[in-house]
Amino acid sequence: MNALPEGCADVVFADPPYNLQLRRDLQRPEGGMVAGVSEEWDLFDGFESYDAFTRAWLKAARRILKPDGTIWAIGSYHNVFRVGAALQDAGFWVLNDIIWRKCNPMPNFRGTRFTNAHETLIWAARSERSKYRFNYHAMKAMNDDLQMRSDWLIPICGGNERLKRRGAKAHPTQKPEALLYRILLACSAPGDVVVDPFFGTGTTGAVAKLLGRHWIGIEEDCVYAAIAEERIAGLLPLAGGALAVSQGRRGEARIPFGALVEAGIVRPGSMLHAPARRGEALVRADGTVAMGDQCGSIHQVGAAAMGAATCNGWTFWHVVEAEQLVVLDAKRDVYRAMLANAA
Amino acid sequence: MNALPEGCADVVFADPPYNLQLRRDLQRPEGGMVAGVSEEWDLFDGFESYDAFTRAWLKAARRILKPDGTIWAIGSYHNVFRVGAALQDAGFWVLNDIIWRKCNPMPNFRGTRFTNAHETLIWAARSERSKYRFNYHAMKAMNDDLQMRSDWLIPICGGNERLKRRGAKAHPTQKPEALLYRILLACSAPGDVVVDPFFGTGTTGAVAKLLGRHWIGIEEDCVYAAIAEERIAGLLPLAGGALAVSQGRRGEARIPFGALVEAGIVRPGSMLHAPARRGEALVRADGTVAMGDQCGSIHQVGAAAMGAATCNGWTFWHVVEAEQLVVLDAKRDVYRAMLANAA
DNA sequence: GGGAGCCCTGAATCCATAT
DNA sequence: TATATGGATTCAGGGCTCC
Repeated sequence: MNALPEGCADVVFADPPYNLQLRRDLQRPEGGMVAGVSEEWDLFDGFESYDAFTRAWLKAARRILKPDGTIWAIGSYHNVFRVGAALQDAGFWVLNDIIWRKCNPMPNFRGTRFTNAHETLIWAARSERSKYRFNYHAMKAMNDDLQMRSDWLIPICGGNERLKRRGAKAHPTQKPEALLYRILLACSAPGDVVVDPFFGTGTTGAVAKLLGRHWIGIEEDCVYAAIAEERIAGLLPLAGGALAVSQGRRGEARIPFGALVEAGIVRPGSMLHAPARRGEALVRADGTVAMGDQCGSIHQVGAAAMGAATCNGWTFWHVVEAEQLVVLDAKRDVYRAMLANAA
Repeated sequence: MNALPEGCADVVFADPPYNLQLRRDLQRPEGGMVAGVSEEWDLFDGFESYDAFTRAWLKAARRILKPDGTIWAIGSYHNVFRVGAALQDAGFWVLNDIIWRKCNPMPNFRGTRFTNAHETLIWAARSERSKYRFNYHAMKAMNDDLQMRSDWLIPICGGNERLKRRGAKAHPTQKPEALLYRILLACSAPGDVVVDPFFGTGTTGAVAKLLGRHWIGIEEDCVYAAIAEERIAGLLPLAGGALAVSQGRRGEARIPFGALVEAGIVRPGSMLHAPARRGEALVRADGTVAMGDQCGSIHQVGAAAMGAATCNGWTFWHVVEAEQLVVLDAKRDVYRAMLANAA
């Protein structure tokens, strides 16, 4: 990066090593092994060594950024606090932290933590005084005329998009093009220069070329670099007015019964009633219900009460309200309305 | 916090000041050329001062945590990188970063950035070696039998839940009870001690009391403290049965396979069958099994049959009953029921 | 051709206890 | 403290085969 001229970049996108610290191999419940990140480039002696590395590349990135340029950095809880703090210390001005929510993350196979279902991006201007570019209306249009939020739902990179070499993934941490697409559309213009100091297999370059942005990629691994060159060479940029976007919003959110309990709409300790006095069930703190020995979800216990294989607990169970039975599904509507309106 | 005894807390929940306004007020430039330098210096100084504050309360929190205790800290992009890095530097071991997604965030009125629609929580154990509590099954049950993810959709605190004083909100950053409900349900048990060093109007205490946890709140503002006391005094804890949450098998007594053989539930000389006809094994009198040359526990021989490093023999092997395959784990349940009836 | 079902895989700090 | 062993634990999506 130090070979580039000062102030040459409109945007820097950086996907640095995450400094993962895996203790041992991880086995899937069905017997297979998880292919983790064991590459040498992700090995550091400790936080001090990682921090020094981070400060060095941030300093170089800041030098090549135009005064009004912005930087993106992506990370996980292993490294993102170090990167974020170093970025602030270096004089960058944080504009947003963006959550990449994965709709299909790897589960937590051992049941020891919450499923790690997101990664964090930091978007920052070169300085507090930067007049940075934010294509507000493009983002709003892309989000069905609602302001684009700081949490983005995007699938992980797989299928045909995932680059392979001899049947195996070419790079352990290839990012989805949709992620870079939204980033470059948000904060750059056609003709801008985008620099990626951890180019890998070139997702940033591929999307930049597609969107008519110039790109510079830096990659020390020559195998990755060769794959990236080949990948990008085979692409054509979009024609002038073809930047069609508009991504529909997802369907109605699934509501777990536990969310109603948590929100106090159905209280733990209260009773659910089956129609025609066919039984009642105690609501427990975690959103399960208990009827005699039976204990489980509203659907499972409902099925047991009906003597059926399956049951829709939302329409089966009722709560008492003002001496009337009210079907649970009505309470779900209340919760949905709360999600939509409450303030 | 330093007045509390060492190792008294199972959980610490901390909602520290976010450092939002302070810097701007402190760094009015006096004039001319000095402004730029002065700003950068003040910027650095602002972070330094905030970091020192953060290190101090984290150190105090670590002292009062039990060795297996965990800490939660919540923040936004203004401060969370500082808090996260300081937390790691202090020896805490990050378990998850959790994204509180707000379904009703404040819009970005000037259209200059992405709508800031989330806050970040960090969940960390006191040390890497801590045997921390995570109520995996309760979280899974609460989420309709899917693993709880690291992104949580919860409304901001409003409506009747929002505490008011003379028509205005009593506290500028009151957290929703649903957030604390999920946190305390995830990582504590009834009777545990929860400490909140930035108690505010007492959301942590209110939910702790509801869920049958002991709580200690620290608040320097006596108006907030008075509001919190009044608020919590008016609450009733949930009754015992409602506090029960779903448990997994981890807590249950271990049953050796030999006990089933001994009890006649599985007969010596009978065969165990692997799924998809991947092999069968002979049950021997001492509770070991044999498959060809392989001989050992149900787990060891199962692993050999799978070609895997390890195997849960209880869920791998099946017995034939009425011309149906029945998983061995069901037989263990039969034995457990036998034990329970005998007692 | 279509649908059901099986297999594979993804940035993962992923066990507890007795000896 | 290191080693051995019991045994708990997974979601979504794409690609493929097979009927």
